[in-house]
Amino acid sequence: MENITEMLKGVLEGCVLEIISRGETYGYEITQQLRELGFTDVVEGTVYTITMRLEKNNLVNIEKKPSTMGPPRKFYTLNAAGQEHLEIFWKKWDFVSSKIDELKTKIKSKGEVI
Amino acid sequence: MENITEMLKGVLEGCVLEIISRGETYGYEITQQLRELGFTDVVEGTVYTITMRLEKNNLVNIEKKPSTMGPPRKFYTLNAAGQEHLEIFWKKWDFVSSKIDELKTKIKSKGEVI
DNA sequence: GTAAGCTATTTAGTCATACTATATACTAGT
DNA sequence: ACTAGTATATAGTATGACTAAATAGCTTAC
Repeated sequence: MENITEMLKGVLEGCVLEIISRGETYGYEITQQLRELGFTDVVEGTVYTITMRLEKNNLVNIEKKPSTMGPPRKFYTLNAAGQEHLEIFWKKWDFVSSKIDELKTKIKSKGEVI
Repeated sequence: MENITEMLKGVLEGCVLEIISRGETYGYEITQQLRELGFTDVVEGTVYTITMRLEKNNLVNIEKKPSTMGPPRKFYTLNAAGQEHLEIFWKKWDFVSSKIDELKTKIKSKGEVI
């Protein structure tokens, strides 16, 4: 699926939060998981800006650990604020996606034949 | 639901296209329909920028008609390109929303107990 | 030993899109 | 006159994902 960039705005951060909530992980791995999910065009730089924002907003704890596969990794875990943020994200997602699906499938009104 | 702005980026235009596809309508009425849908904070200016973009991209036909309720209305209908654009939008939406729902509900992997 | 390739973080700058806030204008009711 | 509802239009802002690249560590193959 190409050119879904704009549609990912406002949801990619939530996806990253969800991935982190499943257990300690780091930027590069998060990117790979998003790509596996189907968002194949997501690159490291994009995820980096998101994790930086999470750091800045104090939604994550950070621990730097060495890796045998390359340079040290910055591992993220959600803190309480991050957990709360994630729950709010899913509530917003449920709301927005249900409304859009409603629009998509709604019986046409005003006597329109369908 | 407050502060869903960012989540609407990339989908609001599609919603407007869908609303127009159901029959000739104009900016002010589109705004009201979006508000009725549940996107209560959408204002005329926002919809205007979208309809302007639709015009610029030649996705709509335009007809100006007088109104007894106020100034003349600019009625929009979808042309063939607009119809096609709408179909692509729904395909993208189905893809993205299914992937996000998948992430939301996916069984936790890597031996994580759920 | 060095080049290539994967791992991994970081940064600078761009673009698209929804937002705020306001101006304009027409009609109806007080 | 003035307010309120209808209706289009515009200037400027903020957000967030993008491109493109630099830097660095480790492994494998030549």
